[in-house]
Amino acid sequence: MNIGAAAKASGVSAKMIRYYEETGLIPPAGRTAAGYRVYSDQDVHMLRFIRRARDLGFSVEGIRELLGLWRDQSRQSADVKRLALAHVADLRRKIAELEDMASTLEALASACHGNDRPDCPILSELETPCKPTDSTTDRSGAINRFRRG
Amino acid sequence: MNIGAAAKASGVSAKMIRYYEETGLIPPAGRTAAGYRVYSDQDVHMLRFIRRARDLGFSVEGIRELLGLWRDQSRQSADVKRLALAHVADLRRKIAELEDMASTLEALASACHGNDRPDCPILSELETPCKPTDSTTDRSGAINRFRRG
DNA sequence: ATGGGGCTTCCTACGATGGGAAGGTCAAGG
DNA sequence: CCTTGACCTTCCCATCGTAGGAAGCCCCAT
Repeated sequence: MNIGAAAKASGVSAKMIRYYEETGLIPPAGRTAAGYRVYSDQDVHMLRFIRRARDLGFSVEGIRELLGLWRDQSRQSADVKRLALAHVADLRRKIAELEDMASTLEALASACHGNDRPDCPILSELETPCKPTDSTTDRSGAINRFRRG
Repeated sequence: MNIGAAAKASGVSAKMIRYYEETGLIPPAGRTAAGYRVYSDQDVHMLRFIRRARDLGFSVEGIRELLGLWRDQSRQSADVKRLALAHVADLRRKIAELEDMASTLEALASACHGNDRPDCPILSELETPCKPTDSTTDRSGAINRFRRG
């Protein structure tokens, strides 16, 4: 199988297959006399594994570890689980971060009239020096025109 | 104020201030005779605006638009609100994506014994194709090795 | 006047991906 | 046989926001 066929079969682009090879994520493919890379069904299997892990948000480094365990017949499933749960924690951290942004911005937007006048609490908040963050406890008082929704 | 002081006062690194200037997000700073950039309190104000918008996850392009409205005294708050809500929608899309990953992976992890045995449903799932992928419309032929087992 | 810290520009890198150019190869059809 | 077009190869560049570093100039205090 040439790289194009392997790409189609695995869902990993030819570009990325070469990149993975170059960075050592996958072993160098065999070559034809003309220098074409050749792939077996096994290789495509591995590429699909990689593709699937990418879809789950694993970094290439994370996949490197997963592949190591995958190939290791004497692995312990606890190691796989640990890796997976660490990644879940990463994802949840990121989600919380984005959710903070979204809810803050949403609250600001809901306080904005959204009409033809220029005054806008969103811009007002953006130009205030300190972060109002979660101001259920009214500590500083000075810059506190912000309310959570 | 030199760039270092402006950086400290605004929370934007000197590196990034130069970058923002280079890419036209902010106007070129004035210079001393020796070529040092000089910043006013107004400039720091603007930099803090940028910093705050970055904290809310706006891209530099998004900030460019926000800055345009900020500077435009005849802006309409509706435009600001539209921009903000579009960004909220982006954030929520990303959140949903990450949440999908996290919950999928979490379900797999909960099915994993996490012991010293090698068998692991996480790896098993990763090595199976994401979905039956439309095996009804068999276009490419030949390579149809999906769903083993 | 010397030393240390700040400033300048320019180059590099990251992570994962895509785009494209220049040139070699293969298979099919005239 | 030769052309054509699809495929392959390598190499370079771009993204986006941020950071690190080198070489060299500037400013202030000692």
